[in-house]
Amino acid sequence: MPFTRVELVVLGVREAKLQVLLALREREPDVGKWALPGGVVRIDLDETLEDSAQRVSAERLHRALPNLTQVMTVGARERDPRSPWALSVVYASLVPPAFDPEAGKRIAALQWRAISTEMLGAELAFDHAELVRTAIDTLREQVAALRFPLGWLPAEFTVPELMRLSETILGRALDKVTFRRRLQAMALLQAVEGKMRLEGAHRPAQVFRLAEGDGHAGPLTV
Amino acid sequence: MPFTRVELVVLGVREAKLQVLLALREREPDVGKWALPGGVVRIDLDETLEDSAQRVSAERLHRALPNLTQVMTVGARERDPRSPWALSVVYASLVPPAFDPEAGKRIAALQWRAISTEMLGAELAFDHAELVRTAIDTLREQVAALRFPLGWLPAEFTVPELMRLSETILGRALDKVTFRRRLQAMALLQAVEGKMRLEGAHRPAQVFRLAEGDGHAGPLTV
DNA sequence: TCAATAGTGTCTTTGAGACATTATAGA
DNA sequence: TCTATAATGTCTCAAAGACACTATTGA
Repeated sequence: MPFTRVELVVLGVREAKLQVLLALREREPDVGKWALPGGVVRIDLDETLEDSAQRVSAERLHRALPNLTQVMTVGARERDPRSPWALSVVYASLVPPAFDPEAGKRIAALQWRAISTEMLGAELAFDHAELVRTAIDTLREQVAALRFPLGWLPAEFTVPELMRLSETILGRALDKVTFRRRLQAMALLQAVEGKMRLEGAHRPAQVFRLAEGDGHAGPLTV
Repeated sequence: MPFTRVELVVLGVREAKLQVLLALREREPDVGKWALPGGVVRIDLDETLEDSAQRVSAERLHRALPNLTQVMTVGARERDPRSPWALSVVYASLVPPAFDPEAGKRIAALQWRAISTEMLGAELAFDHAELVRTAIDTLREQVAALRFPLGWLPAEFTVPELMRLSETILGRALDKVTFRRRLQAMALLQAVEGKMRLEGAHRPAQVFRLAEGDGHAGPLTV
């Protein structure tokens, strides 16, 4: 049976940029290189694969991850020097701004790093650059379709806040009329009556929360 | 390390219905039940996960699968009675009408079965109904976006043929003007000059092949 | 000429983008 | 009053759907 791991692509928006959480490797192989936090699937400890991802997150980051999304699974000979044949299930999570993990087991340091072509070019250990790329594609598809990763959203937020976050993730400007129209059409939001948010010398914004029944369309039935 | 398998969701259009290829189990557990063909990942034989899927297909079906698409990975305790903890990577493939596999190793019989809510309800072994459902959702997304699984398409075909297949897969009628307009916009097809296909007492259809450069848009760059 | 399907023309509807306008706060 | 951002009105444009019409075959 292959050496089986989960790898975590923890994404967040910091300083108005989409960033990924990287771990400085403390052990061979690739000591001193930056890699995704990850760990081995423990069939004695984990009930499900997603539990593996959460346990690994607890060990490495001392945090639970909201809204885990399975991105892909890679498996091949000589992917990872620790084993002749390694399989990794990749999970992504978009975490809120306040998410500040502590470096845990086997990790010399943690660092948020802005996504860029150069950063993904050649710096990361193993095949992790490719995993990050795919995770971002998956996240962008979700955000473009207004299927926001729940659990990432704070309980209460304003439309401009949601739009700025979307713009950062998608890497392009959005039109506010269109954005509001689409939100309206999906009946995704519910205004918190009478509650406004002030953020400067200008008109305050209406505060919303997710609508009951979550508004997310289910998959097609057969 | 978990007991690691690949499961194959082989889909085809037969008798104008979307069907899935099921295998009658010859061994415990679930003898006599229908299940997806699948097999164990062999790190001594397989270079990559996709190679595992092709080897399993060769062993079980005596056929190679075109256009393998990874659908999802499931892993949990007590998913599969053969092992305390089982992980399965699910691959889907849409095969051409002429694809007629032979029952191979560990398989008493193979059968094409039309997709239906009842069929997916309770008949299949293990958690395979859920895997089929997800594979179909993935396939439908591809076809709805006109990202046809290549390799499934015969070298030459007509627009009405392509549209009928799409309708069968999506389970709904399509508008032919819209369908042609979208194909045109994607520059997906190339007419085979002067070649027509006759299929009855009516106007013959223009024969097409896939355009050079395949027309499929690449993923976003970071 | 008729039936059947391939292929096109075109009107309507819908959703997205662009851009102007109004609303509401603090300075 | 001025500036900044929230929120809305509305024009335009593009894609999709609806439906009629023409084209081409065999019977």
